[in-house]
Amino acid sequence: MAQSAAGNGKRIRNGGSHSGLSPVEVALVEYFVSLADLVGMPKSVGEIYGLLFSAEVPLAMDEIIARLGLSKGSASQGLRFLRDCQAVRTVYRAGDRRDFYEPELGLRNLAAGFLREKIGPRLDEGARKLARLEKIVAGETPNLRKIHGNRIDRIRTWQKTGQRIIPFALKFLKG
Amino acid sequence: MAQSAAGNGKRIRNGGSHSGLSPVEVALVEYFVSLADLVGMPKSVGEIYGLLFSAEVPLAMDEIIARLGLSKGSASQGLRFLRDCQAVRTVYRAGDRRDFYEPELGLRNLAAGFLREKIGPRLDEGARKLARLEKIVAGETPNLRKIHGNRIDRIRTWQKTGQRIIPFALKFLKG
DNA sequence: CGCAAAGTTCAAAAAATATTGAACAAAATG
DNA sequence: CATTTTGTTCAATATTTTTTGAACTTTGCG
Repeated sequence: MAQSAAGNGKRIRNGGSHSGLSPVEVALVEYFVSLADLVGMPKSVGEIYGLLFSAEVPLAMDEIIARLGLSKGSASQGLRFLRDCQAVRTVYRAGDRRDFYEPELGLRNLAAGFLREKIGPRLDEGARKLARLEKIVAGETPNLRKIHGNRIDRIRTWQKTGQRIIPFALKFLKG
Repeated sequence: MAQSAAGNGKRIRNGGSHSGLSPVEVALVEYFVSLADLVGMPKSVGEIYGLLFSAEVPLAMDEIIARLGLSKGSASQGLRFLRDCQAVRTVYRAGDRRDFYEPELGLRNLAAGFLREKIGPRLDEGARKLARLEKIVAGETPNLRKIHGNRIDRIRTWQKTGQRIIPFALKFLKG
């Protein structure tokens, strides 16, 4: 079985939730779990990425399930999300039907994927909401229109600044 | 009563959840609710900021409660958070014991407060976790230390980049 | 001081979110 | 093409987060 090839460090085999992980793996998984929480992703996504990050070789889904002790469903969904963000890549192994996963390590690529998948759609939704807002204001009396237009201009300025900052920040990452 | 002075636009008085708000106010509140959600804050915080943003005059907590239909508890906690972030300011009104609130409109200040209150503590926690991780790795055999040290260096690089990007981004906002 | 208005706190309830696992689908194997 | 392995989906469940509201504290006022 391929699993044994992935071993690094001595394992803990206790009744806890991270049984089968070495202390370093536990600490790395914890690190990424708190990072996942920071950016509003489920714990399981952080666990999976953390495990892949600490592994020396690509891992298959069933190995991830076994080592983290999570369900098939969570693993499948978590890996899908990470794939969508290009935070992990699949690696093919001759003579093994399973997909093996390895982590993307470049901060720029990680950030770009996250922005595209998680932030982008929200900004689009915000832009739509703003457009609707402008329509409502346009239908008001000139008096009210003046008052509300002011506030809406403010938001539009924010939106523009935000849009300018994102590609800029991405260029900054890695360089 | 001060409440009537805050009026702008015609009101909707239906059985819905935003009764007492004009269409523009409803749309603005919705906008900020989705923004709040994007940055991982409770809906009520978005509602409160949205209402203050759309109001022409500072509002007191009981007015906010009445117009948004939320509880004292939520209003109190939400306002506290917004105050902590300096996303709202209190304004004093002669002959009225209540605190009146007005929104901060500068994107830079809003972002700075949010980073300080919400992001900063998390980054500190991340730094502590990383330090713990380094300690664990330092206690390993030279062989393992080399393998794991590599991954940890990677995170440290990320952390440094992140720390550099924040003040930079803040300078970018408004200028 | 004693009272009333304003605001806070926090345990319990409600709402939102994540996880599970069994049923399902797809794909390789023999 | 039947079988087995791999992976997905989604309704039910568990967990976490948010909201509520009643009890409490604080503050200003006569």
